[in-house]
Amino acid sequence: MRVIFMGTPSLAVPILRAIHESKHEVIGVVTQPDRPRGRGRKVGISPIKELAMGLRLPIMQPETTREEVFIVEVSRMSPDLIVVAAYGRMLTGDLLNIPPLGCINVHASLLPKYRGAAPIQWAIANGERRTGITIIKMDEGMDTGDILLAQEVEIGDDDTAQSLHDRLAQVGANLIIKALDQLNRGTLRPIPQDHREATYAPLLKKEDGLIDWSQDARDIFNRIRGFNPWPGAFTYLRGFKLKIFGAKIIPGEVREKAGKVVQSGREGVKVTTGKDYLLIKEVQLEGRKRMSIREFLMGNEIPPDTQMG
RNA sequence: CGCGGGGUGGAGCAGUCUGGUAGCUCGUCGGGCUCAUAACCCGGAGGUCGGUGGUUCAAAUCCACCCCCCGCAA
Repeated sequence: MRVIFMGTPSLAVPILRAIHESKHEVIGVVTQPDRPRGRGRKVGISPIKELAMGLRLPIMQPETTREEVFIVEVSRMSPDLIVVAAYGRMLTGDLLNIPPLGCINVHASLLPKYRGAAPIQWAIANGERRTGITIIKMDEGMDTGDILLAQEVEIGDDDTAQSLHDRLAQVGANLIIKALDQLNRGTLRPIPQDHREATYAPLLKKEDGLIDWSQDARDIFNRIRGFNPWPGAFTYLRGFKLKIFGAKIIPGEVREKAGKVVQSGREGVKVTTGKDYLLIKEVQLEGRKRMSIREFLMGNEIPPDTQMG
């Protein structure tokens, strides 16, 4: 099949690579325009663009998918199918109607749960024990199309958004190949989503990472994992922003005010929460590098009674 | 030209304002103590102080430019 691939971040990379290495032909890659981002104002290139350049695939970067020239260009390429993976924008009807086999989307959750931009992070932050990859036939809604294939993935206690992301990307790569083959043979049966069951995973904002120490240690722990590595769950230490990347739940009855350091040592910094204690294991103070709490304590003090937040 | 913090033995930091023998915690190596230890005691090695140029009798420290890391903003 002649496939146009649309995607932007690293999650999409293994998926594009898999299609490229399959018997199907990637005739074009669409990704978000290069935009100034990060410190300085350097122009960033999306991971997908980087891969596409390496594979010498034709690249398109329309400002919006509504653009006349873009629609015309895609039509002229006459793709059988468009595969979308974390492209970053919704597709309009004009584009959806071009390929005879339609457009399919690889989404990193078990739809209809966690529709939206940050399904991996919110699944962990909300304490889910399982999530997955769903491949849907796209329509004009946000992740609302009929389900073609889905595969479940377990979430472990030591998973972070990063580790889960990597695993899901791999599962997505395998599943898209399966979907392409079955689509080719016409054996896929679309199943409508149960829209009443839908939940949403909005784009992460930095302030979503602010730790509320009055929550249970378990909830804080989940948020830390879900926001690792980006944008990072954080609190404040003596007025400075302190991101927390690693922690552990220490069961125990709490009597003191939430967010208070009760113990500080080699193993970590033990802090009170709404329920149980949280042992902080890995941190990053603003202006400093990310490091283990052990290293941090060699040059900084966090004595007992210190109030976080 | 976006704003701000930082780069000092292997790690994390102090010292920079007020130039003049480079310090602390840890690690590491050797020895000792101990049933034993991530504990304790004794001793040692290890640093062109991010780079380049300048000021000075003398620069980690003052000045200029550059590189890299981090927070904010986008």
